[in-house]
Amino acid sequence: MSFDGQLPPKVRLLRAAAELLANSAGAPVSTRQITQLAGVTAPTLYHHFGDKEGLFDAVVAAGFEEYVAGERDFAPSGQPLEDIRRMWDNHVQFGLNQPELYLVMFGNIRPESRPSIVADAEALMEEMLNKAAAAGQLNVQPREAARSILAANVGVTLMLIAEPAGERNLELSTMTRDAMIFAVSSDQGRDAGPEEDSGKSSVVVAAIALNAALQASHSDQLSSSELKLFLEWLHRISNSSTN
Amino acid sequence: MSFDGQLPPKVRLLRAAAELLANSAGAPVSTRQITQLAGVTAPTLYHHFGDKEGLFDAVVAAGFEEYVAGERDFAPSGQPLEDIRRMWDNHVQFGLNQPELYLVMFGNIRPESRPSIVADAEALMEEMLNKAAAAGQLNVQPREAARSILAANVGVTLMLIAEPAGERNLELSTMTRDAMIFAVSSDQGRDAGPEEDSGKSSVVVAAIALNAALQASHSDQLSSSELKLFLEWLHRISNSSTN
DNA sequence: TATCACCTATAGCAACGCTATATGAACTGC
DNA sequence: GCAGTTCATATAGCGTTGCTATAGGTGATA
Repeated sequence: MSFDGQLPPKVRLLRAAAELLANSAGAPVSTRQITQLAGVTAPTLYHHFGDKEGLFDAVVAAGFEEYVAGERDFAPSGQPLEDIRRMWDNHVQFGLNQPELYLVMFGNIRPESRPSIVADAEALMEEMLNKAAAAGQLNVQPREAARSILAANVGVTLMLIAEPAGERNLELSTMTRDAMIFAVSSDQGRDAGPEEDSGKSSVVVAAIALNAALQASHSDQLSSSELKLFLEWLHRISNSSTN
Repeated sequence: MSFDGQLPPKVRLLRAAAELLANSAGAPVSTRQITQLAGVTAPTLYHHFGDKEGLFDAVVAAGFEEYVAGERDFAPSGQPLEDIRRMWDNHVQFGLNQPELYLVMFGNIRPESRPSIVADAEALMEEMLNKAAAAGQLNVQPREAARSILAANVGVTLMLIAEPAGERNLELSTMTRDAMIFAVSSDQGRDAGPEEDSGKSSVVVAAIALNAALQASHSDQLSSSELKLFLEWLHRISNSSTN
């Protein structure tokens, strides 16, 4: 269970720290735990990494390398926006696979501590967005789009990490992802028509709107008998004058 | 500089911890610092809060109260989506004003530590989105929209906190904010992307609106058993295009 | 006055991050 | 082969941390 193998102490320290950090569930990891698992004594740690934070920075840097490798791993599909989706999904998956590392990387960033990781991650996404921009698929600057998408990506990942592993609903991710990509892409048609605002209650307005929409759509979510009764109730609500 | 006033020790401890945490710049805050500033000794802290984390939890809880108060402070404008924008901006401003507190609240959430803060914040936004849904301005379920918007809101705020205070570009916030709101609102064009079929049909939008309106109005046009079945069908229609 | 619950202080433990100092191993120049 | 130098690791211990066993002080009630 320990790294007493033939690897150099520096590597053993890195692996021991990474393993303990990954299984710590947020509890602090002591240098004594790390050095014991690595099979070395305290001064070795300080010789190679300066101090505890230096070691943890090295762990984070290694984790980020892995992150970057994952983001570059897939072949371009020829559809830049589709590649952005895969980058997003890779990002979320990385966070869910290594939550503790991810929390250190993106959940605890202060202006004085690690701005480079964010900048590098932004550059990674901007690079991909440049292709979309070149294809005329972007309606904002790639840099701004990258920052915006990455921010949403981080927020979603943190929210999913915060949820118990059992009830994580990845639809939050896909929904937010598509919302962000849709918002920055240029192939959207905006026709914001004025809403009719009568004096009737919102229930009645909504019921009328649903009624009209249902009649025209031939939805097959309800059986014909269900639909008949549903429409009757809808009619009752639509014609009510209360509220 | 110290809280040696007439306030009870419990309050003095809370204020001392909050102040030290706010100015710590991420460095750990020791119980000795806190008790010294509060003018008490160690056992007093442990008598009132159990342990250090208990005290910090209390500080976070107080901070969250302040957050909620800020989110409720403004009068409804009558335009729900505009109110969502103000909630978003309040959230960002809260994070930038108290970055250390914010990082503890939203940057470090683990499944075992503080899920309730996220749930409460989601409920706060969902409440506001229900009004938008009732007005027919939403094309997704309010709960899903709230989770998605809040996730992006948190991500943006963390990114801004990570930047040096001088070069914080709030355009990242407004851009992401409007992108998210635009994506969940119904007054948009069609065609969400290469793989998605065109946006939600008007049936779904109307059904979501009616659902939200019914929940808020206590209409008595249907009996309770009728209403139950009606809502079930409505739910089926509302979710018909979500895979 | 006596009692009792509550609150706070004295003093100190084990564990923490870290280091002054010393020892060993590996490579130089001769 | 042997001194000199450098790098890497170990011994032992410093000051500080979170926390607590124990006891003392306080005000309300009887």
